[in-house]
Amino acid sequence: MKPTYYITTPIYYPSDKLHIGHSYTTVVCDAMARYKRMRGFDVFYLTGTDEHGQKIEAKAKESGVTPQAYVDNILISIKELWKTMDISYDRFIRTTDDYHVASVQKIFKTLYDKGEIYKGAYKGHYCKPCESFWTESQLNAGNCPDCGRPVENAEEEAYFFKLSNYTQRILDLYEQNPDFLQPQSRVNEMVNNFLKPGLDDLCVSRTSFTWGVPVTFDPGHVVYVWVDALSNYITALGYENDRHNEFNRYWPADLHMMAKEIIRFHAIIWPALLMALELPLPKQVYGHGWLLFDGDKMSKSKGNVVDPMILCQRYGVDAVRYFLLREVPFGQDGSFTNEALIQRINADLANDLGNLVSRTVTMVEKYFGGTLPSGRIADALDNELIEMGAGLAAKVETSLDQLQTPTALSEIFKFVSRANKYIDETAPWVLGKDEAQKPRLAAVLYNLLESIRLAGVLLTPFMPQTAPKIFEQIGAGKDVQDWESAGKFGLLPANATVKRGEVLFPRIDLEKEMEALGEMNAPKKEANELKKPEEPAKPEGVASMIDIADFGKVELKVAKITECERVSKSDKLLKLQLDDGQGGRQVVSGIAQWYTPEDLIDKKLILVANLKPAKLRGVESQGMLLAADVGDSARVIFADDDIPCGAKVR
RNA sequence: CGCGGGAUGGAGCAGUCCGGUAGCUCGUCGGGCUCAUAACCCGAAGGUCGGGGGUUCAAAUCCCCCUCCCGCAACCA
Repeated sequence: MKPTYYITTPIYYPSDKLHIGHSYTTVVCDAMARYKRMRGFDVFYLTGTDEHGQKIEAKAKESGVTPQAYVDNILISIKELWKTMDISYDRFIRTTDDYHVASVQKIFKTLYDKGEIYKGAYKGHYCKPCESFWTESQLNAGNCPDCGRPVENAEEEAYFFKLSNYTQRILDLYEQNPDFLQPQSRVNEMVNNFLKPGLDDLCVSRTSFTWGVPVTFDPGHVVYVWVDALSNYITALGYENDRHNEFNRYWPADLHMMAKEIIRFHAIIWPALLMALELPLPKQVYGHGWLLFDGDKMSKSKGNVVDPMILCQRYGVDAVRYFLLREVPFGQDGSFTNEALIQRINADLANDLGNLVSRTVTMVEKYFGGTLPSGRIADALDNELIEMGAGLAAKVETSLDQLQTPTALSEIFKFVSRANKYIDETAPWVLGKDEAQKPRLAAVLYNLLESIRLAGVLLTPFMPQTAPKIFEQIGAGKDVQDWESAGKFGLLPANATVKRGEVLFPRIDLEKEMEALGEMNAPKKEANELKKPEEPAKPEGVASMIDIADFGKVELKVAKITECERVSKSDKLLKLQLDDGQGGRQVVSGIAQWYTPEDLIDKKLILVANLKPAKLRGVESQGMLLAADVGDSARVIFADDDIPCGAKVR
């Protein structure tokens, strides 16, 4: 019987379309799944969506649809993305799937019956109009952070999981099983931040919203989303349900892969839940780094979200997959920029790999009409290439067994480079001029075709669409495409016939492409200055040039500070009441470190009057005041006292 | 002292655990080649390894102090 390999991505939260970070996790898992399948494992690759929770409920309400309709809609784009990116998952679970819901209900009940979950009281502050519970630290001056009205102390019935009982067992788990949580640095984080202080019991039910899995034995309660979500890893296999039947075959999971921000749930809560259920624990939880965009975490609010669908359409799926698997040092943060992506595509895929295939196939056609003769003469020049090729598979395996896709790819491309160099060393175009050298030429070209075949086989898990194209061009049949066949140099049949095909990876003109991208994104970017405008000579120290129309969008007015107070529990914010000549408004500004209310009262300043209102620390801010950065501090720009309030500044 | 990550030629990184010629990719410059996607191959320039102190025959690497950057911690609009 084949050994099994069960690998999972997190289930994603479909509150919005997915970004390149989600693609990253999913592509890494996909490459591993494909690799393991090629190695002969019985692989089960699971992904899905985590569809419950307050945020989805709220989002749906905003859009005026039911939560189910809302997630159904997002689901379409997610499945489309995975289809485009050639993600070979074996199952896609949605936490709204009926079998999952039923399983979670059983799990919750089981834990309750075992005494692992108990009914207690959740103490907090309640705001009646908002129907919301708040913790001490969330309050704003003792008031509701949402509406500002007073809150009352309240207790609410809730269910708790006895997580506190598991502190020592989790510590032991890390100790006895150093591979359980990787990379190692995450272990320290968990131990220092959560385990050493001791775990608290975890509140695992909610009554403040309804979009979740109902607790069967207590109407009004829904199961905490993380308990719901984490369970997917076993319900998808058929745990506590009849829909599926693979639990015994695949559990425990070999690898739960995820980005670093959610390892706490996977490395502490999840094993504790499994311990409580008396189930085996997953073999490994891996928290990979983030794809940073210009050094920042991707997030909707920063406007730096990269749409993987667009990248795939522009550059091809395999190019994007290659970039993700190659460029990001696994386990650490990596950065995404369009330049880096394009340069990677050009340097590795177009110049090295694509061009190698192209020049080799061309020569076989040109000198031998597409099929090499069997008479070949070897030379000492060939040894290095052949040796390297023969040892390549083992190196790739070593890297991949440690999940190091960048290292694996780098090994393969070192070999591709070596093959390019081999062409220079052997100078086939010289051999081609001399009829007597034909057998030698045939040997050279055979070695090249064989090298390409090896690279193609080993690249299959990473670039599932490109590999077949390569095989077709070099005439490699099915029997020399499997992983096994990459372990030996010289398996390509002597009479293989090449067939020149389309260019595998067209070279991209970096400059033109960046321009095109700039235009494409221009409308979106004006608000969040995603792209720094290039060239046009700009004065030193000025961020970028705008035209007068851009400036005209900003409405500046003189306003007088009538009241001013600190925002409670904030050491940086001041709340200002301003007379803007139109009835006044409230602005919150982060200048409390440098100004006291007394400094400011009755002074006049310049207000950005048409800034979108926002809440800072729960306090509404209807604009922004101008201040200058002076070293580390900020100095407000005051206006002369004789300028009337509401005067326009331009 | 909140937690964590980081600082190495123009850019991005490896090397740091287990001290001993500072390496890779891209870019730049020069050369070669013409089979190929203006691709390929060779060579060169370019680094006081964030700063200071210490240990040592010897420090990017070990010890101490400091500076700066970036996440996170529901506080700079």
